[in-house]
Amino acid sequence: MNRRRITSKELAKLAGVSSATVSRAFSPDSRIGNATRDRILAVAREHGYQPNAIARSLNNQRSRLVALVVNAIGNPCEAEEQQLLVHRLQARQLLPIILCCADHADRLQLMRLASTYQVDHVVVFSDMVSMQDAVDIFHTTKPIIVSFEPLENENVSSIRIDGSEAADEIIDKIVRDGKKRFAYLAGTNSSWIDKLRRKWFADALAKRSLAFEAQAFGDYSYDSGFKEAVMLLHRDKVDAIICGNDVMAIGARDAARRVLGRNTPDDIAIVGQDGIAMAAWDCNDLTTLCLDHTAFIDAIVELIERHDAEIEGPHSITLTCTARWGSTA
Amino acid sequence: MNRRRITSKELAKLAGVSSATVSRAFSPDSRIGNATRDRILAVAREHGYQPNAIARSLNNQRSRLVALVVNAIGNPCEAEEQQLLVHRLQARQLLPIILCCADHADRLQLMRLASTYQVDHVVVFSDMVSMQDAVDIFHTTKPIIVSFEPLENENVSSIRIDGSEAADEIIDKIVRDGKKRFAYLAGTNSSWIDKLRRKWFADALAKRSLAFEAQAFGDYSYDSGFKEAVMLLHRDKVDAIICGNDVMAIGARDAARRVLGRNTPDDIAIVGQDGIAMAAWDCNDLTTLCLDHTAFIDAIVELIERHDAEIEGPHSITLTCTARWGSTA
DNA sequence: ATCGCTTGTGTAATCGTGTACACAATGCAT
DNA sequence: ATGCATTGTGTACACGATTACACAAGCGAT
Repeated sequence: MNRRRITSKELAKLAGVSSATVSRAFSPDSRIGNATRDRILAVAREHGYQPNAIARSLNNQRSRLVALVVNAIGNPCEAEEQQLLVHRLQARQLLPIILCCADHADRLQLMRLASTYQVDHVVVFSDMVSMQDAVDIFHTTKPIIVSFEPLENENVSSIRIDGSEAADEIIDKIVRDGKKRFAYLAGTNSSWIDKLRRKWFADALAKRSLAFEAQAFGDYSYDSGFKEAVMLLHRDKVDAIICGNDVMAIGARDAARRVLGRNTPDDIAIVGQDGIAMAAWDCNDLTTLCLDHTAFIDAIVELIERHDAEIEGPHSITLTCTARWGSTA
Repeated sequence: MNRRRITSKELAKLAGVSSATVSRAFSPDSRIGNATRDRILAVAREHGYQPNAIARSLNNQRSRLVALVVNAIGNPCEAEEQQLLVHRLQARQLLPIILCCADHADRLQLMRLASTYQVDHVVVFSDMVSMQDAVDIFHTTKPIIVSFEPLENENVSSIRIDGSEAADEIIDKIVRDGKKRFAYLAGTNSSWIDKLRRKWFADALAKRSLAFEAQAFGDYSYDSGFKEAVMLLHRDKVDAIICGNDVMAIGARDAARRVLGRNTPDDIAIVGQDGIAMAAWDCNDLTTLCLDHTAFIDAIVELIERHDAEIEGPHSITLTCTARWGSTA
């Protein structure tokens, strides 16, 4: 195994040209004779030469690296979007670096590490990172932040997500079905995204002179949804549970059915949020507040393009959620 | 927003030293006076200076980047492991670059792109990439390949996974339960991993003078599991389906119950593979062939360490699967 | 006082590209 | 034949760090 790669200077010697000409052979729009280019590319192929992207980045001041700050990779509520985004980035020859960390101090440290790699773009999916931290750490790269309220900061672009209308539709149906006692099963209580999602539903209830009778905190996992739902149903006697994401909703549905023998939608209404693929599976068939993943990623890619084009000013794109009707509410 | 970062030379001027001394202030084991170091670090913090990792990589010949070649991000059968690995890498200050591509030609192109970034390590999770392609493209970096058979190549390290014993246990139980007609529901038919997994079960059947009566090909998705299972049950009248992964098994279970009104484990046995968290949820409770994710990732990290320590020679680590018993078989 | 060792710092080369600039060769219009 | 624009190539420097080497200062032992 060759431990060392061949360099442009070495290749130049082999092809009988200067290293500058080798570089030109690999730049599409540069003044170079066709014969020379072909010869260089042939020799390059023969010796397995590829320009060193690290050296190029240093020279260019463009790394073509993109930092993606996410809460988790495994969690399906983000995974589908991550997958889409990664594909779109790669189609643009951008390489994604995943930053994903359980502990908050570690997360900031990790972001600092990534920032030393001169990433061209930063996309913050994680609601555990404050806008100010993102701006401070990546102070030369305007971060793109996924948020649920408009961000008032020149140095940030944002995707704002609004689900208030869809939440209203869902509450409307559940109330018409005769449900009276609502509970909210939140994700981590440090998540401000969850607070806003809760607000959409709370506002819809208030319009009908209702309010959440109970509240519980899970951690976006199936197990926490299961466990907290048992409490809500048993102790608080609720008949409708709005969950912070789809996975907890599935856990809650299982708990209702298994532990208390209560079925959706007759005995109890259960609502998820995210609209992940699994929610539509026959065994789940969840009613859920969902976002169009494609539109979401399109918006992120558009902001990346604006940054590349160096269009100035703050940018914010708003997306609205829709209701997906299943048999759980 | 400051578009430009401060450089070590500029910081040197500010602190009244040379750029070499600035560099030393950031290298733990270098000869530098304590007072000088403290002063430099203070000035650095004040001006938000961090050494440029791209420049450092160029000099060091070490990028601290790791390429992860995966089939998909969203797919839970890989996601849990990816998550674990990303955490472990980041604890070592290594940054993961995710390479994930639907189309095969694109995938190879993407791997070539990543290789120009001088990645320190390559981990190939995807069974869509041949060993030879990985070796050719990353010819200066010995790839770590997750495989299901021993790889006979000096230039490759591998994790070999063996589930033959666990498959035998599972088949034993199903046969004792009186099931007679077995089908195998494979993932993509171009996947050689799937061929080996199938072989574990086929061998176990052969030991009992049985064989697969039918075979179908899905694509590892819920929908394909659902659709193919309908065919297998209806046309081929099988009473046991071994699936290529857990997600398809869930789809198959739903199909059996919903379309043909047949329940596990009495009417039909269904077995998954992977042992993802979701398989253990109450609504699924799958019998599945599973791998210890932690041991798996430990093995990968160990191979990375060996590469870093420049221990020569081919390395292969073998892991064995275990059966997880649920109510579907 | 001299030697030798240690410590701290600066100078300069290096890593592998990209590109501004210079210059020779060519073609074309005058 | 002269002038000018165009084309193709080489030279040299920049990108931002690390590090081998040199050297001065300090210190203890002889």
